[in-house]
Amino acid sequence: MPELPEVEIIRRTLQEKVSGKKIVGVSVYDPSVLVLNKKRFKDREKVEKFLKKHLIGFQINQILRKGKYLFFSLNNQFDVLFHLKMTGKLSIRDFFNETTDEFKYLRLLISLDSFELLFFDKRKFGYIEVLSKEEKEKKLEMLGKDALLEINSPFVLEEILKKEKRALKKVLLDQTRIAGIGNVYADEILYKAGISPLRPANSLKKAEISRLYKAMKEKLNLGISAGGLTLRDYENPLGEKGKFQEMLEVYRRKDEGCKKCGSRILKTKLSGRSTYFCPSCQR
DNA sequence: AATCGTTCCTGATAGC
DNA sequence: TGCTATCAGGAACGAT
Repeated sequence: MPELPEVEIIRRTLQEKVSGKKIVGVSVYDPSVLVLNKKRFKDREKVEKFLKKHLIGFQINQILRKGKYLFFSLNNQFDVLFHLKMTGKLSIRDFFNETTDEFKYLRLLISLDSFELLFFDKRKFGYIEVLSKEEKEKKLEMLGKDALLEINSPFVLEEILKKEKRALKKVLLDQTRIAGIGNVYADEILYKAGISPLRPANSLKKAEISRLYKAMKEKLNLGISAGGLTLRDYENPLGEKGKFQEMLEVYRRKDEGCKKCGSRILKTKLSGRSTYFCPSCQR
């Protein structure tokens, strides 16, 4: 379940390894990997033909991240958008062996002039899109401010929260308001800030917004410096797992003692998502 | 118009 | 031990 820190690590790794490289081949293992006009595909050859036409012979210029979206801009007028959703994984390899277990989940193979870029996905929620500049701009506008890059002061955060009477955690998870935070980081951030996930977003006092801002930056940056969160599947494109899971303070700690006050951590559901919090520290 | 629940998918796990 | 039911969650979409 890559969230902002994991996607950022993937971006940095790929920026270093694949920018400037030329695409020399595309193999489609699962046609539903491609989304075009909001539709997924069934015909493998059709998808392969489409991707070859738009990708082969072009160079990857740079890789941009906004929220959990990755945009690979090519030296034609197109961008290739990747969304990894729950179990998507981008991997680079000098060579690969299709007989190993993980190749059950290979969805797409992009051959570059010096190595391979592979897209695996167990649960097939992830997808790619080929976007014109206009479509790319539309996507970027649809997303809220990036939690790490664009929310760069408590005032920016305040502007977003004061318009929302919904529960704070819902707003943190709403990608059209704040882009990049997922379920795990949301709980960790709220715990660190000492604010209840259920508080109406517009009820926060200035001091609380300031704590929330600080907690958001700290947890996201900690996630990045720890190499990301590997609860199960996440690995960076070099196959390395993260260590942030060892630093979790509330997520998946139901019934354990709060690290600050000793109260029992509660687990509840908030719009269908598991939510962990300390009822005494988070008000 | 804003908000909510459902859906996609499949491996892991809980419970009998 | 082995089976079945439930859970996990990002975000698009339809329903309210």
